[in-house]
Amino acid sequence: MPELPEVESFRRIIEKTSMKKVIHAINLQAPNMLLKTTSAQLEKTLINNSFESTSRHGKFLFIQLKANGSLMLHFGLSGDVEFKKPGQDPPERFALQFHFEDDSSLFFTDTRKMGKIAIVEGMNSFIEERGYGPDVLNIKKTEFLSKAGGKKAAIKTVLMDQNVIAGVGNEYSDEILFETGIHPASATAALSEEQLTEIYKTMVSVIKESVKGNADREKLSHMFFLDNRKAGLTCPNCKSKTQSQTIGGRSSFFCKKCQKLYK
DNA sequence: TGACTTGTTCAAAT
DNA sequence: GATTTGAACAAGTC
Repeated sequence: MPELPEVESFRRIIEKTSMKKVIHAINLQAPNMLLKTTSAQLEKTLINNSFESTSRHGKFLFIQLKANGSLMLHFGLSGDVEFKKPGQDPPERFALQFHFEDDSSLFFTDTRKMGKIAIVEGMNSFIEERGYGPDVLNIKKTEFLSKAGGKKAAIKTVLMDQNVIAGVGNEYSDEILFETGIHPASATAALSEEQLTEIYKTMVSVIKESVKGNADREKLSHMFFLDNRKAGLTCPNCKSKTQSQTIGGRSSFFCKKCQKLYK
């Protein structure tokens, strides 16, 4: 799933392949993914325009355009980015194609079509308007403690709440809590400041390492719960079986023996 | 065949 | 009123 590290790797692909080229045409195959933008507006804004710079906040990617604001992309559950040189076959299915002056193309693919596309004024105003919390890679310890501490909800739910911190999703939240040794269903308010600090540190290091490894799952295979999302697996620490439970409406995996439940 | 999965939003409940 | 929980969304997998 595209969580922060995946979105960051998409940003790098775009940065490396698609900047400052005039967009000759676009091909929108999934108009229902548009957010407060019409397909006519999208076309009018993008054609003859170009990508000036990229930025990211949590799981949201922004491409500042040479003129008329920024393009916002959200990858939903199955979004991806593919760049094709002139002559290379396009992907079988895609949501949006940017066709550049040199005949290369950038594709935004999304089989489940739950991503979002919009023309926005800029990243900062978009984030502020929607009230998203600071990006995982920018949040300070004190800010995390004051925003998360004292909440009644499960710690996993709080970590995934984009209004608290932007960028952590279901998969990374399980990994962070496994490495911290805290049960995902623990009430946040029941955790001490030391425990929240530990979660904060682990969260930052797990996300940083994944970003560094370009979200490449092979390089991150030592992160036990990232790829092994199943119950009944053998915990690498205590050799007991992993458990699953629905927390905050999302399936969670954990080791009951290594991760203590605080209520 | 149909239950399940995912992130986000919005509505309902506490 | 503020906070928390849950359904809905799309479409593919098992």
